[in-house]
Amino acid sequence: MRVKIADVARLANVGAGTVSRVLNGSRNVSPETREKVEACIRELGYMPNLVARGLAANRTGMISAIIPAIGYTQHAEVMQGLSDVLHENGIQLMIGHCGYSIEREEQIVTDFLERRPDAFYLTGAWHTPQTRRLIEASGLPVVECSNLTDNPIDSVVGYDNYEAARQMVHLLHRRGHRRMAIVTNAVEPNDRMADRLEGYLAASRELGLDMDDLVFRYQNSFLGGGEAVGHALNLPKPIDLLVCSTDVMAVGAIFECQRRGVSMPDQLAICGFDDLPIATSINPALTTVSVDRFEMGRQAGQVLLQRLAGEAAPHKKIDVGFTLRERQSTYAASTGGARPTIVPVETVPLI
Amino acid sequence: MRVKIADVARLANVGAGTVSRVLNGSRNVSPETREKVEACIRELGYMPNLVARGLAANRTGMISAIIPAIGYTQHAEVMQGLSDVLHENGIQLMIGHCGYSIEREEQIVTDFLERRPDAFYLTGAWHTPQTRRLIEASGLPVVECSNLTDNPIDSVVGYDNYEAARQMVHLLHRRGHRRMAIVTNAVEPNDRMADRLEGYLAASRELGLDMDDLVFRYQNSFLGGGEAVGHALNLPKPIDLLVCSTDVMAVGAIFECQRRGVSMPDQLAICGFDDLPIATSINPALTTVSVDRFEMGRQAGQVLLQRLAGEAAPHKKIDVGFTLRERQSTYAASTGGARPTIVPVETVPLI
DNA sequence: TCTTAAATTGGAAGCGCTTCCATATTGACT
DNA sequence: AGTCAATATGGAAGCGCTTCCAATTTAAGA
Repeated sequence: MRVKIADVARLANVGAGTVSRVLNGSRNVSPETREKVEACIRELGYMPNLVARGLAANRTGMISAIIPAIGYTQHAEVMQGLSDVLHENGIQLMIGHCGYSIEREEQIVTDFLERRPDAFYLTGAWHTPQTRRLIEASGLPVVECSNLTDNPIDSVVGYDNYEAARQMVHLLHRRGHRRMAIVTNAVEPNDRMADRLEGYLAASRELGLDMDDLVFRYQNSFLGGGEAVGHALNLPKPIDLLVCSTDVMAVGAIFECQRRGVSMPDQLAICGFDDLPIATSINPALTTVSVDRFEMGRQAGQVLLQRLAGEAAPHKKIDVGFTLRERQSTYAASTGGARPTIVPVETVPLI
Repeated sequence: MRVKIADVARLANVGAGTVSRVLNGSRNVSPETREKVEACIRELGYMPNLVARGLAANRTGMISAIIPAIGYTQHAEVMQGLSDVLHENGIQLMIGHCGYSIEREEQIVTDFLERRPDAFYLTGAWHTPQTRRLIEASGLPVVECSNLTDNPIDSVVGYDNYEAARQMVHLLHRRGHRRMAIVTNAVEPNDRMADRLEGYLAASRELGLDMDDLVFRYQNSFLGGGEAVGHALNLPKPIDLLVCSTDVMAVGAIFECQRRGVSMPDQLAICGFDDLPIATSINPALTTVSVDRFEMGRQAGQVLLQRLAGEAAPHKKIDVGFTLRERQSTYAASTGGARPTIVPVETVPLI
């Protein structure tokens, strides 16, 4: 807190600039000088002041990230991957949570800009016009973690939610499921959920299933999933598959079926989206869409690091792909429904 | 990014100091001047540079927080509460994750100190000597979120894990459970888990239950909880209650019992610790210890804000208390075990 | 009306660093 | 030896802000 570059410089009998060069690993320092300076740094227990560095160098070594909520597994995992990559490069994360509100996101962007981050990480590709304006005006590198939108601010990392939902419906249709409904979120709309719904509806149309009126909207929570089951069981014409837009709702649905003595997948099959850790533990294990979210975070980090290093590949788009995980909560191929085993299915590969 | 205080000052025809005083709400500015300056700020779209302010004022408006992992619900909830309180006061959080390693924690503290935070939030009260030395030398306010240790660095916010475990055992003993075992974590030891075990063993001794050899160690995960059930069912002398040190393990245990057709709570009762959202949804609903973690975060934030405001009540200790939640995974009073209903139980009140 | 204290204000001096420029030194070729 | 480029180095000039001090203005008493 007290010893500064000037003190080190004085002790080492060199100029402040030289100490700075040693600290920043500049090539233009003789080995002897470097060693001498490093010894003095150790002797004095010098600790750089990154605030001062940030001001002088116009580079803070901080990256702003905005996610819906800190406690949501999906986003937390991405943050962990992102943070790991950045940490290795001496960069810290500044995390804000906007609770799925793009107005709140705008506020956070405004606040964060005052702290002069070197880059931005945003969740989703839906923002207020002002958010987009602010960020574009700042000229900072940005990565949006989302669908692979065609109109990104800068770069996007993500996977195709639409296609994942679409493929899931096709797969389960091949497995014998015929009449299905989807549960999507009633509040906090966002682009990823919207795309999942679109993909589902597209598949439904392709298969001629006529399920347009079977879109349930409940809160994205265990409770919401449970309520959807209640609704589903009261339908005049029963369904045999409930497609949940998130694993959280799917888990809630499974619990509700257990409570009501509904057998899965025979009486009602259930699938989810996200492949949370619980999806493999629950009974029956949950058929769902799996994405490597740590990897998403790491990729996002890599993109930002490249951007910061000046490699300006405009509009980079990174597809981390997804995998359909077929488990016991839906019929699997060739088992007639009893204790189905996992069957390998097609995957959208990395581009 | 470009307009600075000097520009505002020039336009408003005042000194830079005056603009600064307006920005920081100093009392010594005439209303007319203030208004004029504010108009110019708006006109130019001036946005303060908090990096420069941090350097000049020796106050960054950032607080460092270190938690085991971003994605663990317990800690994420605390962060959310903390972040909310700080945000209202224009303070940002700098979050690092140490993965339960105090060596890694030390590294993060070292890194964070270079960014000159105004305060620290630490998880737990177990740190390396060097961590403690560094933080004490920095003279910054600290709050540890943990047990209510008697030897805090500065302030502590938390609840009594020992007492919670102890009371849980006493309660379940009154409900008729006699032979029990505890599952605790095999890796990543930490003070809170240790205290829970201690409390459990203390109660066991008080009740003369002789359960010292029934301490299982498994990974703190769904899988670990499941394995513990496997172990428990193979005991020569069967147990009737499995006390899990975390809800995650308890949920894993419940799933495993479902898979094995073990009826709960009749054949095996299960209780947990943390009261995660899933505890109320799962079948049977999980008896557990509940703590308001958002509130813990908010309290931690309040303490830090007070400290920053200069109110130096040394060694503040804040007990947020806990509540035993009795649910269907254990016998409840007066029901003989069948579909027990929730019974109000004693709570350790806020101090 | 004259003092004196309080309220305002301008402006300079940093905060601790990076970076540019000028200078000094070295070494490789002629 | 002499030349020129490459390599090292010191040091000053900021980066954009806060804050202190001195100066000025205003208000309040006497």
